[in-house]
Amino acid sequence: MPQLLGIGEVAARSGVSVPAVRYYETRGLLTSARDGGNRRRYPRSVLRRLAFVSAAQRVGLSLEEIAASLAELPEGRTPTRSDWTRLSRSWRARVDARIAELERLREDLDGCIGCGCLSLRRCALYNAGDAARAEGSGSRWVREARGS
Amino acid sequence: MPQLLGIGEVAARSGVSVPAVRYYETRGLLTSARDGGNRRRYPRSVLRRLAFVSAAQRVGLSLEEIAASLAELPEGRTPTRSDWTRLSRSWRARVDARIAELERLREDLDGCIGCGCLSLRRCALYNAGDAARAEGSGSRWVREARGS
DNA sequence: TCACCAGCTCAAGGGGGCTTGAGGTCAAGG
DNA sequence: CCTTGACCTCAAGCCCCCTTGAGCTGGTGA
Repeated sequence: MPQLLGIGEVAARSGVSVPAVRYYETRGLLTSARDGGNRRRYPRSVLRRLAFVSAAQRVGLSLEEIAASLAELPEGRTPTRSDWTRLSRSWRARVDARIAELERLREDLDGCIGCGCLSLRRCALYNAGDAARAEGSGSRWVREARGS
Repeated sequence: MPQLLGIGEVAARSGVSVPAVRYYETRGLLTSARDGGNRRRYPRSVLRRLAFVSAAQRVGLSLEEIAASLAELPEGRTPTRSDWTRLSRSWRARVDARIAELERLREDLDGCIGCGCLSLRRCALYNAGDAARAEGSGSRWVREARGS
């Protein structure tokens, strides 16, 4: 007996609002069974899915990307250890990438402090943003940022 | 002779669109002088401001927060080294915080891989999101995330 | 029996961050 | 002189991510 949850309880426990939970369903992040009175019933694993969604948003992923990621989990059965392991690992890579990006940014910022930003030609932060000049150079994180 | 830039050149060099530059002005992130024909004229330092804006957005700050941050820079004169140093340092703290947050997340994720997420009671990611249970416990990054 | 409250659906609204479009103004070049 | 192109000012529209509201249903307890 899997002990199904109502949407209210799901919302309370996940910290996601009731309408948001329904919205996620329309966006394909979640599915639900219905009881006799047409009310949504969720297995406890939905809490894990929602925790995953919230965390992924925090990392900057769109709901669509998150949905794609979650689509790798089986809807029909309870995810196994290896299901989650695969997902967690792939996601960890994204977290790592994001951290690396921020660290690069931090380095630029340090360089910026160092140069005092008085010399335009030497300022990493400035040059990173100067598309007309940085074309073909090494520092182009701003453009990459806009593309992703 | 500061060699002023037109909005088109500013846009091309900063990688920010022309309307976006104007929009930033309405949001108080930028100011501009006008020439005889009422066209905006920018000092070169606007490129630094825009690079800063793009970078700050990347870190997840809203335009309002960025505006508040930039408000500490002098509008009238060219920012001095210490102006930028102060700003960069305060911002670096935010970057550090964001990195720390992601690292915490990564640890949770590692724990999640370790436990295989089969035991709900032991899963860090799950418990972090379970508001009803985590109340008063140590792991509440999800709620903090939503509040900020 | 009846009130209540949790849910349901569908439609509209709202904030953030721009983009797009309409219509008008210079300044320069052929 | 007339076109072209860079700018200008609104105003409206868009995408994302939800929130809010209206109107209806169904199980539950006094």
